[in-house]
Amino acid sequence: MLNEAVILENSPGTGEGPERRVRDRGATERAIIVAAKGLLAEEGFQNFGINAVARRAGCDKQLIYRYYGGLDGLVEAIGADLGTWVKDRIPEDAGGMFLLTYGDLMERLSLLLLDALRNDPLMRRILAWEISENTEQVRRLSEARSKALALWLERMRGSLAPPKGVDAAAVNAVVIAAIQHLVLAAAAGGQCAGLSLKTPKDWEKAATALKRIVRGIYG
Amino acid sequence: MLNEAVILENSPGTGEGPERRVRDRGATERAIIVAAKGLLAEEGFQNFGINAVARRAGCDKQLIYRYYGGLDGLVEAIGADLGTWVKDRIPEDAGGMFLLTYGDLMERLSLLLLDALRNDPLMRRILAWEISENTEQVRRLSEARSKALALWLERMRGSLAPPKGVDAAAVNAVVIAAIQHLVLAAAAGGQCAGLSLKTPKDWEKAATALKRIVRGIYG
DNA sequence: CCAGCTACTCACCGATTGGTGACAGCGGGG
DNA sequence: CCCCGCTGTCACCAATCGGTGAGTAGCTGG
Repeated sequence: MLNEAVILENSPGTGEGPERRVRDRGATERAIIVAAKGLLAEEGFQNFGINAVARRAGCDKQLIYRYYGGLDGLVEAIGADLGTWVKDRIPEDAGGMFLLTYGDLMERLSLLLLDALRNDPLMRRILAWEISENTEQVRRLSEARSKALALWLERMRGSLAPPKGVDAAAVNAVVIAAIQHLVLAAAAGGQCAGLSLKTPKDWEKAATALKRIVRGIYG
Repeated sequence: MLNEAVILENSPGTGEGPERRVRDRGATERAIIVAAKGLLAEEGFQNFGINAVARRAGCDKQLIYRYYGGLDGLVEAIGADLGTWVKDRIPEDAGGMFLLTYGDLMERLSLLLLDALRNDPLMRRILAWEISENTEQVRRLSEARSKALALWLERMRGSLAPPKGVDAAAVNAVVIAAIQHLVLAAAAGGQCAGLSLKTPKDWEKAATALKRIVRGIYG
């Protein structure tokens, strides 16, 4: 899947001559995006640059300048791609659940978000990037990510209203902050504040604590 | 304070000749550490390197190799310095507080940690570094930081025991995760999950939400 | 068949990086 | 006294970075 876009000319049999890329701009553009996302997800933003992306995409960096106007444009294109995140992450049975109370909803949402982030290295890297830098590049990505997240939350929330007397926006932000940091810390070092986060059993404990917290607020 | 360690020879009057650094290894070593910490706190880990530190310290990078054995050793020295963090952060009145319950304690601790991190750019950068990379360098720093944090928590906790029936370690890890992420997100982009975190009023809301969460668990 | 457009590659630029070896100047102990 | 060691400086290295201009290879319409 990674190299699917790196299509080589069918060299006749032995394939002696230097293999060539087909002349297909669309495929090359896709290859670049795939390479950039993969690079960001696997290596992080530390070594994310024009040269590295071009190397991974198997093309010349000049094409990145031509097709995307440089790294900034490429990042923006990745951000646009992030819009599809929502569709992939909404469970099928979302509409058929028994979400009687706002507490039910937030508990379920919290656990879903936890798992979604745990299984999405690209999102994690973007999240870590957001926290570490404040350049224009990352700001664009950040916006796209938070918009995707907000849309996801809204879709999941449906018509359930938060209880009165609680600043749900603030509380939910704190809960989301906790989830994001847990996932990031786990991915980086396998623990957070002394709590090991490696085995499924560890995550079970974290999830239970998270549930308790949500239930402590919303009942 | 920044350049206090950059001491120049008292050039006679007009000071024509090229000013020279005094030959004081201790002072130079201190200047390097100060420069490294300042650089990390102000610029982040992105541009943290031998050349940058040497430039800021106003000395040759060769000295960093000589005195600390390179960046790794320097980072380790910074980690060792982090041990002093605890002493600076324990409020005078810690012993005289009325901490009747574990809930009182955790509420107070949470808010103290929130403020402490908000006012400590170096700690924030290290935290962000931990989350973004997993090199040997950052692992050493991370260990020192988490050790300092654990010691701080222990000192503050005193002899109060957590209530039965709650996995306090997990819950507290989640709460700490939330605090750390809130502070990091605020420092980077001024918001977290749609919640603005710029004005004192914003932080008031966040703190209130945090208190509610802690109280929801520990009563 | 050739002109022209497009997709693509290559070679080069200056700047910066981490890292090393050689050298200069001061100061104290023989 | 001179010499040696310590402190600090400088010059240089290969590698990599982002970025650009020029040139090549293949398809297509006249």
